[in-house]
Amino acid sequence: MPGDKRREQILQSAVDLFSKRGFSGTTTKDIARLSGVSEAMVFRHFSSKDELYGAILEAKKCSEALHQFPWEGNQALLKAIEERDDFGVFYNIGIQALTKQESDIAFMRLLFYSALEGHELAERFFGEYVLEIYKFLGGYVERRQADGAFKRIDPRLVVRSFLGMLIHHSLNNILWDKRRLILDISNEEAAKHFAEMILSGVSAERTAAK
Amino acid sequence: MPGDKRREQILQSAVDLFSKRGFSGTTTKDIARLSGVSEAMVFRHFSSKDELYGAILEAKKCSEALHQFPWEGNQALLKAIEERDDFGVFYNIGIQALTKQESDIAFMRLLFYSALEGHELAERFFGEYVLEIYKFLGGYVERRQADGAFKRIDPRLVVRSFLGMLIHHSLNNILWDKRRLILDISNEEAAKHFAEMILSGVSAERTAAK
DNA sequence: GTCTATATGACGATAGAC
DNA sequence: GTCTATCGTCATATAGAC
Repeated sequence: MPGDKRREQILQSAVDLFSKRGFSGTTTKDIARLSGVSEAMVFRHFSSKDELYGAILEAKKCSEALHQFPWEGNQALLKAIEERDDFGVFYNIGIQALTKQESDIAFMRLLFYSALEGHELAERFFGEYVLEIYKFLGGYVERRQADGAFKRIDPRLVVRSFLGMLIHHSLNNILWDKRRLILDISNEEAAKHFAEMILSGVSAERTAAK
Repeated sequence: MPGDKRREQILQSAVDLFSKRGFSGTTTKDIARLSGVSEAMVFRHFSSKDELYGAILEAKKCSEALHQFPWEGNQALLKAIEERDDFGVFYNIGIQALTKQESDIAFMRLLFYSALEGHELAERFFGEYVLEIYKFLGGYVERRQADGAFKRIDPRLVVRSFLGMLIHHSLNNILWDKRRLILDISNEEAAKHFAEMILSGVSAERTAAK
């Protein structure tokens, strides 16, 4: 097998295992076995276990996850923002977030491990992704407050509430309630509910959002 | 030092280290050093590292965290429930949760590690604690729906939204935004905001909760 | 109860043959 | 590019002296 392809394969095995068992819970032997090669091959492609972790950060998958913001290439969302369709804005961000999180559980777990273990991924995710979300969505809330459409609540608190619902819901599905014992609903239903909940909390009008 | 006290001391060191670095990221040597004893002492009190983890589950601290529900001994909350003071109910649960989570960061981290690593603590926490919260708070929501005071939304979705805000806020403070770069507010402010947000989302009246 | 010393194996990493 | 064999170190766990 050519070097590039093998390298990719080992990297993928490492992502799988690090996301399942964490960095210190994964051995280079495990990674080699899952890749179907000997341990020596792992160290031929990556000079150390740490470098292997570093390579994951640079890998296509992580870079994408870190830089593909909800609003990029999301026509429905951009349209909603332009038209000041508040429900559309929150609903589309919600759907996008829940779908993404559901489709890449390995990345989510990697992210949580890295936050606990104090690895670089968590820091980068926070600085490059989360902060941007606060800026973007918080900015939208500010604009709607200037329009007189939203109540004058700290926009950051609005964003925190909304992200809280989304992330906690995913976290539940990924970590605790994998078999959906408590609640088994579609991402669409969840996003709809969360968006409505936020809107009735921030809307200046007396009638709650429908 | 007497056996009981030493045992307690080693257990505490283990909690500290497991919560900081996870199970596989912590060595028995680390635990011994932090306890100020030799490694042999650790194995005198606990026959294996696994048993040490098991003992943590049985320890006073974890049992308390697993069985001290927000409504036990919380007069303000019980009074609010009796009086159907909706804001009081959500606000007091919020304060209680945020305060507890802030005061026992080690337990929170242990809980997250255990969820990722698939240890028993996470399962027990979910089955013995989280489910009870859903029953209790969901039950209150149902009662208020019967009163005609709350909209007919799935109570579990209401609870999920509220817990989402609370847990995500704590998680942010513990894991990502330790220096409170995005948002630095008191637990009281946060609980007040989250309670108001939920209430305006579920209230049947046309005027949002103040 | 506490230690030093040590057994046994796992883990990260390398050497060298093919 | 791939392997087997191996090295040094660290980790869990034990033996036995004090």
